[in-house]
Amino acid sequence: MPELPEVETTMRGIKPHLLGRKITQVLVREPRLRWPVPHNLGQLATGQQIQSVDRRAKYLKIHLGNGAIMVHLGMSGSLRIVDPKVPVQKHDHVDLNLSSGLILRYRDPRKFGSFHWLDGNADSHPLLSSLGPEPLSSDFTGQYLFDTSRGRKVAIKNFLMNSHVVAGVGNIYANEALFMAGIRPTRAAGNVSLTRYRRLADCIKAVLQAAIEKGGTTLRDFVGGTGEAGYFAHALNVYGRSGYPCPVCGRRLREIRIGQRGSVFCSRCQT
DNA sequence: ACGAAGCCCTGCAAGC
DNA sequence: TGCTTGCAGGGCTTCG
Repeated sequence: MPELPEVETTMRGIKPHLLGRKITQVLVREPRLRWPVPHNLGQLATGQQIQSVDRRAKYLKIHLGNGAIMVHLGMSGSLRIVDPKVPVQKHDHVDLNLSSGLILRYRDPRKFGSFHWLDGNADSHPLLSSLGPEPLSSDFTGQYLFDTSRGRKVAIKNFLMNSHVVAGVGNIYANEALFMAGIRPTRAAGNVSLTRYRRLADCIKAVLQAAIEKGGTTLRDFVGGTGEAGYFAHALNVYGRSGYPCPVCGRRLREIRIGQRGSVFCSRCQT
């Protein structure tokens, strides 16, 4: 499940293969993703040179001369640079052929991902315009979380996973950051002190940054190979570890459902 | 404005 | 062994 670190790592991995190349052909085998792939994507993108590649939340943006292609990986999507000799497999929904002769290939078994076309003013797109700050940016602070959360009764874990509050913090890293900060995921967002929010903001940044650094090694092979993304499972303290001992105090980690998402925490360390 | 539930989809695991 | 069922999950959309 690509979380922000995987998207960032994907972006860094494919970027050198994209910059300065032209898109020579767009092949959409399956347009029925989370939203339909724009029918005129090929018409818009073919012949255009790639100017830059960046990320906003978990959206990857490929900027062309006349607009940008925006991709979301959903929870099972991947983008890989492949040689044309690599056979197309099931769930390979979109190919962007590049002037280098290589292909940027999108695969997504569960089709939760999406392709969008952004015209000139990219950030005015409705999916981008209402996003909260990037968690790794200086705009994202404990003070910001404190101010934004006043009067909110929602569980802090859901609060963190709300993209209007902060962009791109998914289930895994919400669990991990709350554990690291010692905050129980069910606690009302409006009932967390500024001191604890400062610590939480630091923990979110730390856990994302660490995963990006690990992702740099786990996901290094973007050309050929299997391209399988590691889930950084070895680095996780609580996610997927329900029933196992807390790495800090040894008590059995508990799992509950918050907002239909699995939430794992230590009932001793997290208050 | 806020919060909770619904929905899209497939692979995998568990149950019969 | 082979089927059926349930579940997971990002995050936008809809409903209350």
